[in-house]
Amino acid sequence: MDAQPENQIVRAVIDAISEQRLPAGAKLGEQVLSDLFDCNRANVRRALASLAAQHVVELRPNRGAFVVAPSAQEAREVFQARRAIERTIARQAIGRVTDADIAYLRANISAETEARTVRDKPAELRTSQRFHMYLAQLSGNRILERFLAELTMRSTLILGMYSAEGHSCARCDDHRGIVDALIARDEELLLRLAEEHLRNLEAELNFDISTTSAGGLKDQLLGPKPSSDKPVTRL
Amino acid sequence: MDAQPENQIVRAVIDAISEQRLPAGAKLGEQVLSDLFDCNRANVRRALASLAAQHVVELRPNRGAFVVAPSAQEAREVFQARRAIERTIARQAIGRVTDADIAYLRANISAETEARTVRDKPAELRTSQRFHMYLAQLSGNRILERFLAELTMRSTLILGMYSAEGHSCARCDDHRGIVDALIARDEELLLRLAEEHLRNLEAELNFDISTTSAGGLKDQLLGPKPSSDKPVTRL
DNA sequence: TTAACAATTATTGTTAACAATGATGGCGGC
DNA sequence: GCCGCCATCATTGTTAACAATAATTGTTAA
Repeated sequence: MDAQPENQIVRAVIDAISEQRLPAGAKLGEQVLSDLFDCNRANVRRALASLAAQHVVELRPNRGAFVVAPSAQEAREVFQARRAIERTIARQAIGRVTDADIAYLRANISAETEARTVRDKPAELRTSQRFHMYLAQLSGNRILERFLAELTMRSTLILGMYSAEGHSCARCDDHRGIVDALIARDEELLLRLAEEHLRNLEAELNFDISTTSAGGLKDQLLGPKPSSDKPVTRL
Repeated sequence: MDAQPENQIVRAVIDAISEQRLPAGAKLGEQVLSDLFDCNRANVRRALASLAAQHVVELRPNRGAFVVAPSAQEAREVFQARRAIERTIARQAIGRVTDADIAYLRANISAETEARTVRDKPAELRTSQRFHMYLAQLSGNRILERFLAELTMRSTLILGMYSAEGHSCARCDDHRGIVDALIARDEELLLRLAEEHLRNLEAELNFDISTTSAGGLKDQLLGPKPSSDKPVTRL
């Protein structure tokens, strides 16, 4: 599709953060990236500039690029922004959702529960995010979709920093209720559940802890294994 | 403050679009920019990568960077996104606005009307945008503030493409009502007025016309003259 | 043993030259 | 006179070498 190394890097970094392989504060060295993706440093620098523009990484002069480490305040702002955006997305979705969409969402919820029982954290994060992003796609507003993509990625980063281990960040039950409200076309209920769901997520945060470790960049970026996963093609 | 040429370029382009000096479709040549801002092409390319990441310009391979030209559909999405975001901003603003803020907003509205009577289009656009961005600042949510900055800029671009000449895109009367509702701390009224205001703006669009001219990049980017203007320091 | 200093190493930042691609304009043929 | 083709030009893309800065390591002395 888009085989340009620049976009490859951008996507890989975002995906890695979305699956908590790349933690907050991790350094993205130019040499390492150009080796990993087999391209020259110019492309790496452009990719890092893109990521910096989206506030995914922070560019410290003469130091390099580091994954951002959102503060507690920023975390609250992220969830507030999500409530604002997902509210509109949910409203739009009511008028556009089809039976096929419902089927997809249900299947995705099954995948969520499955991933949680198997203790596959990356799959859990991925499917949970996919639930939200599928609704965003459904809304038909690509701008809100893009904003939400940034926010969900940052949410995962925040959860990685401030969530106590063992907490189920997936919240499949909430998702189930949301789908039910969607089927019923019950706007009032849907908006209430969507907001509650986000508040539940936020409530799981614990700002006393804050981990900013870093490790083997290669495994973090490329991932241990793709772990068979269906694409997000809206059928 | 941030004298790095990269950010200088980014800011200049965004400002130029916000004042309709740079129209949709305008080409941003690397040589021209590196001459204008007295830096090497590497910095220019990084700036363009940043702008592309924010969907301000489109990067066509082997062709260069062009200011995006939003379609009618995208225009609708922009205003829907604004309604979603400015709604939350307005609600937050109610609990945080001070008398000094009210004074600033009123002064800004005066500047708007002044600019409109004098037919100073750039000043009109600038002050109108500043009204919305000041409220965004007031909300205390820097993420929503950043999103809205992108959206207001794009709105100006859209107005430049699809608005019939002579229409007052400022809508100072709407702004006045919004400030009054803010003072009264009347949330319901405020949200209604804010939404109406955005719908009024959107209603002024005419998708039959679409201008994508281009001209002297230097004057467009650096501007004919700063045209004395107070900074947005929240006092 | 520790702390400060110095030399080394690694990494980022800058620059210039070269290659490749698309645009432009003139030329000849139809 | 108009259309297509080819050469020229301008612009973007790539690469490598070099400079500057920060991090690291080793050394030495208190």
